[in-house]
Amino acid sequence: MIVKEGLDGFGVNKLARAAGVSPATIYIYYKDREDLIIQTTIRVADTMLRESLHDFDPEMHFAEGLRKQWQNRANHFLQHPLDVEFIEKMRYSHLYDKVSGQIYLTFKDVMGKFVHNAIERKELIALPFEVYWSLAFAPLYQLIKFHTQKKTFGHLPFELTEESMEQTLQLVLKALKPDPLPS
Amino acid sequence: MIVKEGLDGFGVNKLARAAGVSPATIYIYYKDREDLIIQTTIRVADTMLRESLHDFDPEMHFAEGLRKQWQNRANHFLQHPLDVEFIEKMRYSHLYDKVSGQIYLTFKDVMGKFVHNAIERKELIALPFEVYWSLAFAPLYQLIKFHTQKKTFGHLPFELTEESMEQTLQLVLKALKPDPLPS
DNA sequence: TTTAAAAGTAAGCGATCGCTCACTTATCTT
DNA sequence: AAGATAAGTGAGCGATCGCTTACTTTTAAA
Repeated sequence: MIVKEGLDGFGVNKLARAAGVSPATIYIYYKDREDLIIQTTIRVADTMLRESLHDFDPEMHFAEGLRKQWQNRANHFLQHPLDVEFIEKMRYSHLYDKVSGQIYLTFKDVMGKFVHNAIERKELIALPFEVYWSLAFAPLYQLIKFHTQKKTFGHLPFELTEESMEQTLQLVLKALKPDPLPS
Repeated sequence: MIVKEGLDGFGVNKLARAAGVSPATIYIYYKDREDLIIQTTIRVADTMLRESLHDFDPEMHFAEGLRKQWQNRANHFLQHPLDVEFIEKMRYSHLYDKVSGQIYLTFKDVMGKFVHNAIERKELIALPFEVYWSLAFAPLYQLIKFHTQKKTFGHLPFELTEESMEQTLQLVLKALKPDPLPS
């Protein structure tokens, strides 16, 4: 409902009707409307982050590890597009402050270790974490957004193919790889 | 109001009260609530896109032109942070379909020309427009988002400095620049 | 089989929603 | 100055909002 009609189109009464239960039932499980939204967001985001680390190990080589994460994220998107759209919406809602603190806990550790290892092994240039993140993942999420919007920048709607993803990843890796020292 | 309380916290009565006018007055200028939001979004987005092209020319060298656009966008953000937050919110709202078509018209031409020129001059590798866009701008917008959220990935909140922006831009340019042919 | 806790419900509260109508005030034309 | 048009208003409509209360049904332990 939130993906289709937005947060302002989402109401507790409406949800109860759609679910075929009484509004009062909802308040057995959630304190109020906001609690429902926040708890749902946390649940979905947790699943997504856990899946993004599937078969991932912070000891992996950088290129290999980053590709794995891109694949995990892309796969999750293809299998649960609604979840991804939901989280993206929530990320830009005024409620996001109240969830962001709760969802990155274990995730931050693993990612931090991965980046730290990669820098130590000279597979990744030393960067502030935010700069790294902006380069390493923002392009992928933008591609996904183009795909869901099917906005036509060219004459054809964009599709997130294996090919365009790999192409973009290669360029990201090029940006993040240390320059070989002139010998 | 929308930035602070979200689309679902925004009401016509509330707005009228805050503005010190009668609700009926608002309906002189806008057909309904949705029309108000959409028209406002278009107006703000138009201003932003126009400013992003300030002192820009599609004939510029690629690195120079992209830096100019990053600077314009960053400056606009520093001077009108609320506008930027507003647009970001709207970009992820269910109403965005109804505005996206209307705001990229002239912008698309100029940007298309710029990219086309850069590719012809071998200052930029040949890419689908969406891939280019994802690499060229998504990292900047992610940095801006980190800045506004002041989410602490490290021990200190992130700030969008001239330095971190230039660093990120350099890496983006490295990704997008053709490899020199081995001679 | 009794009983008490848990789960669920219908009905509806007060508040607010988007929006309109009958009307008044300001502005402009001639 | 008179009349026409535009701009703005206060009051409030019906609908829906988030949420609660008094009550019934289901579940499960004793």
